[in-house]
Amino acid sequence: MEARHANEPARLDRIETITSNPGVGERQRERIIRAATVVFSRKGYDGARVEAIARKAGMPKGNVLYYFKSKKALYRVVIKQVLSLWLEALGNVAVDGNPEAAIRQYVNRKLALSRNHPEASRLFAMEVISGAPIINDHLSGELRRWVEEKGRVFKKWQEEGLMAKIDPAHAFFMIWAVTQTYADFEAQIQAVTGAKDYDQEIYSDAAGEVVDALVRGLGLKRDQGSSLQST
Amino acid sequence: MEARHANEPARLDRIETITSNPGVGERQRERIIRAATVVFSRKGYDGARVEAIARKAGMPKGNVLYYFKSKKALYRVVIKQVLSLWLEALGNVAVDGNPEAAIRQYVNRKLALSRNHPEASRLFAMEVISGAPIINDHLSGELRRWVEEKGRVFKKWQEEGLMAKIDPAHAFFMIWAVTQTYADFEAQIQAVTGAKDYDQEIYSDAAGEVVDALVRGLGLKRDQGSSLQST
DNA sequence: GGTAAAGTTGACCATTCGGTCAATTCAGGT
DNA sequence: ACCTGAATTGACCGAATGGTCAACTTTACC
Repeated sequence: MEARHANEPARLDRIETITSNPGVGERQRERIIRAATVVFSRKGYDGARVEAIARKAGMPKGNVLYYFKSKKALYRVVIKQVLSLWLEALGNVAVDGNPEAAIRQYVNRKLALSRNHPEASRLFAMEVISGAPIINDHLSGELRRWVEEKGRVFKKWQEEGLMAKIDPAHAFFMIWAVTQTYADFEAQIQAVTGAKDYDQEIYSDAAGEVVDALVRGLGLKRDQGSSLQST
Repeated sequence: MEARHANEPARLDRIETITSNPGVGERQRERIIRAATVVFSRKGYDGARVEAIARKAGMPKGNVLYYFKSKKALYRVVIKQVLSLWLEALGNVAVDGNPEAAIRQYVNRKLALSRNHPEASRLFAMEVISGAPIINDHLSGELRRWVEEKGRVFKKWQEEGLMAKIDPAHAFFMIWAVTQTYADFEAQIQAVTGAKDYDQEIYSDAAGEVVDALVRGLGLKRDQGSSLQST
């Protein structure tokens, strides 16, 4: 009657101290978050029903609201998790290597993210299309600074003639748009191509030709001065 | 008491015969559709409230349901209108001219569509992200055939060395992704760039550099044999 | 200006929603 | 075996939702 609605799972400290076993509560929490990600990504916040999330998680509605004190609290947790996925991928653009390899790596990583976490991508898209009511601060804060920082690298590349003269921010918008379209617009791409195994057919094509097209479009060239970089 | 809930406005035939005045009913219908497009595009079908649509249209809820017999019926009308916008822009890709000019024109037209009808773009995106429950048939029918047809032209260009060897369908996915991102992800782009006048600043940048980057990425070249084409 | 249909409105209804709660079961520690 | 708190569950509540309706006002035509 005490740990109810806590943000941390009950008795997590003790459990984590003694054993790495996830514990009943923590496992349930994760099931709920996974189910909620799917439902929120398809219906948006207002359209999602707590009942639907509970059903997908295989438990009664009351149980969902035992672990999360409200629908909104659950949404915040879910979207925070999605955001950290985004940032993870953003993390290292290897700015020290040659531009072409660096961006190629970044695009491939972003594409892999869409492939492995399509619901996360769709949820993010839903949020932004809805006007980003929850994550606006994050976008105009952390993300903006990140783009400015990486943008300076782009500028340098451009001055050295290693990259086409294009506003760095827009270069990112292009990359994000193209890579995320394979997750967000899956239904459309599936319908148009008639692919039998979406994951297999579509992403292998995209990883090849589309990444090339992006690199070409951004006019990226190899820096003859350097060799390879880590990660 | 007879014309209620008809799909056509009451007495439209007579009105249109005698005068070109839109008529009270028809004008109201359009106001509702415009308001509904905005609300649906932000909240999705399930998340949208009839009450919210009515408020935005400046009339009581009862009046909305006087013109459209249900929320679903209204949604179908709205999305049908959005679809015809899409198809209009798709309409003429000038296949007879030189590839570079043809695609440049198409991309610019698509970009203008995002600029002039961002809510329509977002509504379309919402539908697709939600799994395209309503427009799936259309995507796997009409749109698929359109892509196949234009794809043959791309193939020919590629054989003539006028376009990079890239699956034509994916070329379209790239173009759509990049052009629509400026409408769909407006909140993100606004936050990251901090643009004061989104429409002005963003689209003029995008129209220049990004269209160039797309054309370059698709490896499009001028066909030295032909000159200009219509529309 | 009379009339009949089109259009408007707020009250109303049944259902569904997010959220609460008391009762019960389960798991671990002693 | 017993106890304690975590976890589970379905019943329940008030608010909100999509949709209906009857009364009323406006409009167009004779």
